[in-house]
Amino acid sequence: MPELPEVETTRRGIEPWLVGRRIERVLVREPRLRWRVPAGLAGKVTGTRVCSVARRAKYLLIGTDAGTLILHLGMSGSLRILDAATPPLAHDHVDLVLDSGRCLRFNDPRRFGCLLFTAADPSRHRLLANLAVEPLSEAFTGEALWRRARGKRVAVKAFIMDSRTVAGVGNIYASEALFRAGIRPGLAAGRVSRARMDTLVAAIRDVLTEAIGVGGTTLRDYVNPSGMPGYFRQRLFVYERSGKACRRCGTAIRQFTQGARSTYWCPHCQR
DNA sequence: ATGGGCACCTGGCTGC
DNA sequence: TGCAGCCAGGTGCCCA
Repeated sequence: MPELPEVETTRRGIEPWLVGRRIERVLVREPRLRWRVPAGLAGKVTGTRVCSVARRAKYLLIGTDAGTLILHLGMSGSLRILDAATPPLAHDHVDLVLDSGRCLRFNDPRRFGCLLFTAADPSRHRLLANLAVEPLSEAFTGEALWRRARGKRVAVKAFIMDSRTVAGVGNIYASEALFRAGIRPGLAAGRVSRARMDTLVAAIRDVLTEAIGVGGTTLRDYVNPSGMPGYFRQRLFVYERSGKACRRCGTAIRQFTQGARSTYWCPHCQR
């Protein structure tokens, strides 16, 4: 489900509804997410005011007077802004009830998401401390990527999906960026030339930026906080297009499995 | 250190 | 129609 563009779209959607509001109540209907929602979390943030809504990789960081809520949408999570009285549906696990009468509602059928709290600097939290650079930051460069790839035999697709390489590139956008860069996904990372790493960095940045611009990709169930889908699916060149004609050259798109994830690519456009 | 594979969980789709 | 099997946007962790 949500990759970086969908998380960023979610962040932008919830931010104006949250910042400056007081959290009146935290309603945990189902604490069994990827990690159990801490029993003390509600007590720590109830009565505090939200001062920021940030994103690091695919984590959303809701900053309050008392500390930071760390929220991940996993594979199937989504956040909605609703009237606090709206009856919950299946998999509506947590509500943050605001003093505006609205609530932030976290729905996650597969429960791969999480909701944690830290009173300390969130960048030091164990889930965030080892994340590499943001792909949309200046620090993400072809030079740095190339240097890190030296001697690595791991496939370049797995390499760019590794959060120690660059943070927040998921399965859809890894395939799409490699298509745009003309790089075969199974190529060993260490064999990608210095110049092609520049192309790859630009492709990752472009594909993420474009996807954010149209609200992300909805494949099945992703919706933004207003309940609307993202429209990047129409712009996918390879993802879930196995057997279809490449939109650039007409060759049939191929699919193979890499580390239990489907990879899509064009054997003519990508070398 | 590196690379590969699994687990966590539900739901939707396919094919028999 | 029923049901088993497979697949899905993430990622931390374990193992060789």
